[in-house]
Amino acid sequence: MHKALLQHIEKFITLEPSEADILESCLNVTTIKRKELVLQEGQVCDTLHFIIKGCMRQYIINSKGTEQTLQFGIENWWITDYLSYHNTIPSHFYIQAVEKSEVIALDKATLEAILIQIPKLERYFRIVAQKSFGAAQMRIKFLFTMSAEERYHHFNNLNPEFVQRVPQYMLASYLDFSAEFMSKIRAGKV
Amino acid sequence: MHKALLQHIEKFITLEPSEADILESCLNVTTIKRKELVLQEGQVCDTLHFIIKGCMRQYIINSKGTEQTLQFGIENWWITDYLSYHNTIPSHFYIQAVEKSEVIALDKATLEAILIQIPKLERYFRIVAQKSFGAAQMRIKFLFTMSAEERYHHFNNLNPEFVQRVPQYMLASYLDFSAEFMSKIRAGKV
DNA sequence: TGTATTTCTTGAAGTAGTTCAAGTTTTTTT
DNA sequence: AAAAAAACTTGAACTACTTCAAGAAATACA
Repeated sequence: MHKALLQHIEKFITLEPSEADILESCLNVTTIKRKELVLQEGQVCDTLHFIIKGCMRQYIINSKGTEQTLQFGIENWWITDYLSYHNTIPSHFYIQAVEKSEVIALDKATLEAILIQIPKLERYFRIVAQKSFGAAQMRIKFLFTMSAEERYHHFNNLNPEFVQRVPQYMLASYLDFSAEFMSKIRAGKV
Repeated sequence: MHKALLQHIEKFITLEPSEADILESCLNVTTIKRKELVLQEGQVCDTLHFIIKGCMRQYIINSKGTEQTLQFGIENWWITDYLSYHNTIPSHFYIQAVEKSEVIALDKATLEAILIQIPKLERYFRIVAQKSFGAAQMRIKFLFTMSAEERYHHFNNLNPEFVQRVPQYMLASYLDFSAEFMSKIRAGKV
C-alpha cells in the first residue's frame, strides 16, 4: 500500500512509471502500535516517517515531567525531527503513535539513494518542507494572538473530526494550556 | 555581490562554474531602507528574500493594534511567507527591514526558470526549508517550556550580538512577552 | 546642533491562566 | 464481565504575566 505516498507525491510532481517502480521497490510499510515510539529524546533522528494511516505526535517531557505535544501528524503527513536529522545531533523530541498507525519509514541512506536515482523528488520534499514551515509560522501566530479559549474553538472549527481522535490532554498541551483548563472551557465554566 | 548567496548554496551542494554563472545572471541585489516593507498583510507573497546584509523581520499586528514579531532574519537567511507563496493566498504577515538591508529578491517566475536550468538547486532549497522547519519546532518548544525570563536569558546567551541590533520591544514580542516586562527582567526587578 | 520621534522604565492594579488534590467517568485489557 | 488503567472534571488558592499611564532616555534626521 504505497499508493498513498505515490498519490501524495503526484500532487506536486509527475513521476514516470519507471520512477514510480523504483520508488515502490525501496519502500516498505510498517505498522506501529498505539503508544509505540519511533524516536526518543537523545537519539539522533535518521528517519522520515510518512503516515499512511493513523496518527502520530511529536512531544517533549517538560521540567515538571508532563508531556507536551508540539505536533500532530495524520494521513499524508511526514513527521520527523529535521534538525536532528540534518545536523546529526541528539533530538529534543519523542515521536510516538497516538493510535495504531501504518507508516513508511524512510531512513537517510535509503532516501539519499532514491534521490540520486530520482532527483525530481528533491522538488517534492522541498515543497512539502516549505509548506510545513509556513504552517509552523501560522501556528506561532495563533499561539501569539489568541486566548486559550479562542485557540480551542479555532482548532475545533478547523478540525472537528480530528478532535475526536486524540485524548483531550494531548490537544490541550498542543494548544498550550492545561488539561484542567480545557475541561473548563468545554464545560463553559470560563 | 551575489557571492554571499553562492557561498551559502555551496554549503549544501556543489555548482559547476557554468551553473554559478547562470544563477548570477538572474539575480540582482536591492537595498531596502529601514522600516520599508517587502510584504504586507493581505498581499499574495510571490517573492523569496535572501538577506545579504542587514536584518529583516516578519510580524503581525494583533487585535490590540500592537506589532508582534514572529521571525527575524539576518545575513544568510531566507525570509518569506511560504504558505502564501505556495497556496497563492493573501498573507497574514508583514515583512519589513529592521535596519537598512541588502537582499536578493527572487520572484516565483524567476525561481521556477532557474530551477528548470539548475534542478540541483531544488536540493538546496529543500535542505534550507527542512532546517527552517526544524528550527521553528525548537522555537515552539522553547515557547512552551520556558518562562519569560528563561526565554530572555536563553536567547541572550545564544545571540548576544543580535540583541544589540534590534529594539527591545521587537525582541520582547518575538519572545512572547510585553516590552514592559522585558524592561523589568533586564533591571532584575522580577 | 537642536528638535522630533522612538524607545525604555517604573509602579500599581488586574487577570488569564496554572497547580493541586480528590473524585468520577471512560476505555482498555484480561 | 471484572479489574485496572487512562482520561476527564471540579473548585479553591495561587502566580506569572499584562495593562495602563506617565516620565525619562536615547536615537534619528532636518
